[in-house]
Amino acid sequence: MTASASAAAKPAKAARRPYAARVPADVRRAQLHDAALRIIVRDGYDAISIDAIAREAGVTRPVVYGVFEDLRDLLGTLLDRQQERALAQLAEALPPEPDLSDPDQLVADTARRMIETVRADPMTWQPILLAASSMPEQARSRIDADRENFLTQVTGLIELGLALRGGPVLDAEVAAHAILAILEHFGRLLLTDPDRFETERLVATIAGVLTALR
Amino acid sequence: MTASASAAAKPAKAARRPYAARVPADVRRAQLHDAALRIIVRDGYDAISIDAIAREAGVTRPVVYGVFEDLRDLLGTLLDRQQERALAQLAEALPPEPDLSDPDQLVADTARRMIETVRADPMTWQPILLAASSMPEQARSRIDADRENFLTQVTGLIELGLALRGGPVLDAEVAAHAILAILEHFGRLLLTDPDRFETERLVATIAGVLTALR
DNA sequence: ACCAATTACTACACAGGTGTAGGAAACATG
DNA sequence: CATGTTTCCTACACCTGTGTAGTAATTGGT
Repeated sequence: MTASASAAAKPAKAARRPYAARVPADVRRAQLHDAALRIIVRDGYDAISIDAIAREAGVTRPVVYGVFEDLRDLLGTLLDRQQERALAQLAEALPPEPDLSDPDQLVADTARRMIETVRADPMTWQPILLAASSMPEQARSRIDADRENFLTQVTGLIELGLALRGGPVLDAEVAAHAILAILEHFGRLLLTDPDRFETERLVATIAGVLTALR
Repeated sequence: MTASASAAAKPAKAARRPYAARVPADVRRAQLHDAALRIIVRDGYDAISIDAIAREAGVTRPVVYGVFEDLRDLLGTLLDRQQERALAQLAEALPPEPDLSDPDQLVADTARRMIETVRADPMTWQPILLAASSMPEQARSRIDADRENFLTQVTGLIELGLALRGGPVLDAEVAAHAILAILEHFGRLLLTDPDRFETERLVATIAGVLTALR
């Protein structure tokens, strides 16, 4: 009451918000994608809203609507970007020309590269590995499709391995599910508690299981 | 406009809602718990709200507030109930006095009982196995604690198995994580697609992996 | 230094959820 | 059948998020 100056009625006038830096549309898109990803990683899928993203990026909602249709559009395009990144990283971790002469070494090396991949870019992998039912349907179906695809590849590799050793003493499809479950679980461990297990402990276990299955 | 009767202004008068059956408080609590569980199973954790639960149970919100503090209270007590059920079922599936003379058989039998357990009561297991980050913090931490506990038991069993076979050629803790990951993943498979894999295929794979690790 | 185009902000109407006060119906009991 | 108690409903005020119109600031080109 004792405070400031001239104006009679209005309480403080609600000082106009400082303008955020003016930025061309495509840069803004990337910024908003980044903001959304930070929210997902920090607070989970539930916390996403146009409002929250705008706040995180330091702008107002109309700015978001100027660049995206709606939340669905924003998340869809974010998924495109993250899917691309993830698949690229995965492709790099998988061996281009598997050296079948030493399967043990091959498995260990591949596992090691995958673990390092996740460690190196948690922002990309957390929304994929620590997601589940919460995430919007669009995300879930995309990730499921990629997972299914990867699963098929693994099944093929296992069948190949079994063939090299003789008759199929094991159910390749189920085994592939098991392997994938272990990989994903280890990925989650890396994300929630990176220091708990050293890479080599995880690698050794994966190698052990696969050796046993051969 | 051409329609009904006497009253001049009011459009249809919004006929009073028929009374839901009058029910004592403790029965209502159980009904609302059931309604909440149905919503979680059918639509996921995101879909829960006092409003949705009241609708699902065929009553109005004040009825819910008459019996629970708020959503946190409702979910917390629901968790108590479901946790109790799940742990009881799990205890029943685990062997009371493990017959160590035939470990292969023991593992297979235990795995089979666990699979049947999940098949028999999906309403209980789905919220536990298909949950992840979406669910409210209270739920996550409780389930995590139980999982951790179970993990410790499995680690102990593996160490026991390793000891019986001689030196520890394997990392028991990491192996326990791997086993648990497989179990949970198989549980999810059972819930999302019960007919895809027969029980014995899953049992055989689990037995195979564990045999290999022995 | 000005002007026009671009970009950001304020303010609004609307939708859906929370939590509560107060009235209305059903039920038990005499 | 009258009455008190329990249980349920309606109606409201409030909060948070959506999407849009209209206005104001910034900036690049001349």
